[in-house]
Amino acid sequence: MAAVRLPDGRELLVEPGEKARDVAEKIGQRLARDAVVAKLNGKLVDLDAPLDGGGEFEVVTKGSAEGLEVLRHSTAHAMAQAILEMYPGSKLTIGPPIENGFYYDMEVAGRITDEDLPRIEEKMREVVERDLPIERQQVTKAEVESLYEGNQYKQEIICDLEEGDITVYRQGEFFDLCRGPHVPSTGRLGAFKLQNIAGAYWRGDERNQMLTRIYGTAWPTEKELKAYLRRLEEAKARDHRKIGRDLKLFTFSPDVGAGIPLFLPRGEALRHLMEGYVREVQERHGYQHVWTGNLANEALYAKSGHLEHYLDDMFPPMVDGETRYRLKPMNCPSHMTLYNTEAHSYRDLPLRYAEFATLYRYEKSGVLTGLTRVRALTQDDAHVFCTEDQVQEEFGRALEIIREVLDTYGFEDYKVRLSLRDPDSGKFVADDEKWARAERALRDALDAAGIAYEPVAGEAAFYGPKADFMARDVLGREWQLSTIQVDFIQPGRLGCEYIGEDGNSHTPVLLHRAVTGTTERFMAVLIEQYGGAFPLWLSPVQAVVIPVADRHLEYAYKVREALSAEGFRVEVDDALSSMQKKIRENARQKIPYLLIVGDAEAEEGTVNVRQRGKKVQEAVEIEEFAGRMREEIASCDSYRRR
RNA sequence: GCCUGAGUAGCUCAGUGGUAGAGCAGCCGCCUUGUAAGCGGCAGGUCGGGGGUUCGAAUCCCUUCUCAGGCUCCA
Repeated sequence: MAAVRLPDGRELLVEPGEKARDVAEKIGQRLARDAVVAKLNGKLVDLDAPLDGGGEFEVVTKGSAEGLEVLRHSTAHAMAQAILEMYPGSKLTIGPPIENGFYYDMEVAGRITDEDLPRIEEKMREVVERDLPIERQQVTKAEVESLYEGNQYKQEIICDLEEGDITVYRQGEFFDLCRGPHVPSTGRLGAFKLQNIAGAYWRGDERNQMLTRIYGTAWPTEKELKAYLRRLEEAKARDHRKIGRDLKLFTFSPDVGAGIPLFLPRGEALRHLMEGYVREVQERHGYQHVWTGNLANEALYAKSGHLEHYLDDMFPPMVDGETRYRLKPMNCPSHMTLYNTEAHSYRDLPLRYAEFATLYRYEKSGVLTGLTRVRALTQDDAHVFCTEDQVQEEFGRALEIIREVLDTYGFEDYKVRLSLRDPDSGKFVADDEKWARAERALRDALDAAGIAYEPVAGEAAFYGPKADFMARDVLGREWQLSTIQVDFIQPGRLGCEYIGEDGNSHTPVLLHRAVTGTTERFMAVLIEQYGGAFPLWLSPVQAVVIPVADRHLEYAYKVREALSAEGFRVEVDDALSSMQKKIRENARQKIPYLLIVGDAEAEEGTVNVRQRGKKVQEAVEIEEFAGRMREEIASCDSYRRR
């Protein structure tokens, strides 16, 4: 007789024909009730699965990560069943669990709009009430092909499957080609809510048929569902588009153009502070700043390869007689042109050119979002010309800069993606040997720095692989911020050379890197991270002086002058409203310090300090307050800490 | 670009074929205030733009612009 070993080391004998469910019941009634699936020898199986072979056994409940995934997957099936019943003739494609929920892509017979979602949910609840047993069935390729006659999507999936390993899950009339596992019956689903409808191309390829995708979320209990929905609501309050408007940082206007952010004074101040900080760090690390304008001759991009590989992302040309100009989509060709204005010796290398340049990229209209995806973007870009031997050191230097800056901003939640080429795509310059060298250089440098990364094919730049630092926005979307790229291709194309120790001419390797990525996107992520409450050194307005009554205005201006003279950004709220209202308004603007001044303060030469988020009042002499601010700034700016 | 929605005053939003509304912001007065909205008045709109249906359109239809969410987390 076989035996299973439980996580606590206990062993249980398994009678022939006994199922996972039976063992769960032997372990405990309550566990059996909470079980959704089981794990046998590390593999998830249905509760109906026989345990004849025995092995490592574990019961998986809804509460666990794996159990939740199963729950969500099964909820997707219930939704598919509901939709098939309501829209007969619809064709199923795929419906996986995802973070926090699930989706299902299908070709719907008819049209589903947002208003239909509650009705579909209703039907799903019906499916749950029927408590249909969910059964796994092993089928042959021929059988499943005939089940899906007329469904070209499933046929395509079936094509790639191995005979002998094909299963179909059934619940009542409904069936779906599926690897499983699933909860034992539709009555075992938890709380769910359908969220939104979206179009999705079959297999994500825009040349394919557009399918209807419905997103939903699912949780073990109603309480957890509610909590999740509340978290979503709270995230919306931190959305940089909302805060950007409320704090008067930036705006957009169709009169100017989609994807072109317009910065108001406070937003510009923020940009300036962000860029100034990176500039300081870069200069300390031996980078030199250059400026190469906004337009360039198209011929330059023909040489660099952009015209061939990056055309779709460039704005159409401006034609001036024989010359065609392009808005600059990248700085590299311009920086290489700068490099070429002089002859270089190996002694000059590495040469590091940095530029805060606004670039223009023709993003497809549908992908523009707030400041995270724009058409006018300011990169904190730099290009390091070096010898192949210097790549690792320069990579390490770039990494150090990036880590220092992310650390200053208190960023911890990011991951590193190694963006590689997809050899089957025509997007990338073809030169296997150079790609291999570039990739090796990147991997070596990442390993040397002890950085964990995840390789992703197809995300590279057309001229080389990249290490990208990815962060998430409040809605959970991932965005690329910092990047370091190794380029063995462009310098040769643009004729960059240096004379080596051997007296011969060589082609330098080009390192492309950006610290915050783009000012716009990084600002978006910063706004969301801080919820608009920027640290003092980064606040566009650091303090607002609020007079108790009009007769204190004169003193309020004196306070401002005194603090401005010390380099602080201070304003006086001299509107015609009450002091209470000014406190409210400026608190909503997330101003770090409100300085209330009335008779007592004017007499004693003090300010009454109200710190953001706190209600304590404290009279402090102006000079002492300035000193406190200086101290606070020094403590939250890692650069000054050094 | 494509799918599904949305677009009404500076902002947040009501208004489902019959005289365009509210709150906040703005402007003008009054109040001169001690830690998150003082009081009163006034003004503000080509209902995103264009076209159509209708006696009559913010409302229905077409078109266009902009915005939001999504477009392999793979049975």
